[in-house]
Amino acid sequence: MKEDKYYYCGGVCDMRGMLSFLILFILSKKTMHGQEIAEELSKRRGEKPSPGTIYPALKNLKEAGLIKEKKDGKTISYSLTEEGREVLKVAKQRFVKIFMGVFS
Amino acid sequence: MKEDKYYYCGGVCDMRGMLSFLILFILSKKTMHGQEIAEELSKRRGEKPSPGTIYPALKNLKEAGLIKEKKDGKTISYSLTEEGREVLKVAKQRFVKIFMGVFS
DNA sequence: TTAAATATATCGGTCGTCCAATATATCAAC
DNA sequence: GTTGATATATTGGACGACCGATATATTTAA
Repeated sequence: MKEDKYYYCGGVCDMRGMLSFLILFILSKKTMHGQEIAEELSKRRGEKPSPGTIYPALKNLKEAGLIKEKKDGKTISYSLTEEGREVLKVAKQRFVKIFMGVFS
Repeated sequence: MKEDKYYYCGGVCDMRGMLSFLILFILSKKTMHGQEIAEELSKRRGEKPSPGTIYPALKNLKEAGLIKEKKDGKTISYSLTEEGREVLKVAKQRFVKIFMGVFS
């Protein structure tokens, strides 16, 4: 886990980490595997992210201890850890504050 | 102006450009100079962005034709161009779609 | 049992975001 | 007019986000 608990969406003062934040949010609704996440991102953004986008992000989140894997054949199911849930909670509050007024 | 009109918040499929998007949004509410923008960002994010963050972003937005400057002594007032307003409109729609459900 | 499709994964390169440090220009105060 | 505060600006280094290409493993189809 990275030092800063509030790293995602973003750091203390950071616009970086929005993809990780979004993935965390998506996974909080439902356990998914990589391709399902890519599909959900595709619906939201209008274009499917390439493997080179999605898998490194999942790797980082896993190494940060925010998501966990469950392998089943060729697919790997991702879900939030307890820490991931806590981090997401704080990150959402940050997100709303930062983008206040944009979704009006 | 960059090729892709929908570049900010972000590109067609991009989480990069969130800072530029936020600056665009802030400037759409009120003409401000650099330090005022930094102050507003500070309120939202909890920490004041450094000059190395804010000024390159403003430079990019200007070069993209989305904001214009008006120099007055040591301060420079920034405001949206007509194109900036159009781009922001589309970007906001994109933003809401991408982050649907986060601000619930 | 090959072949094709699906899921996961890495690499190289580009760009946006970020800070700390540094630099320059303007303005106010005395 | 020097001093100090304020506003603008650049540089260097780090890292997240992104694609296209490529690679590997597993499953399904033929």
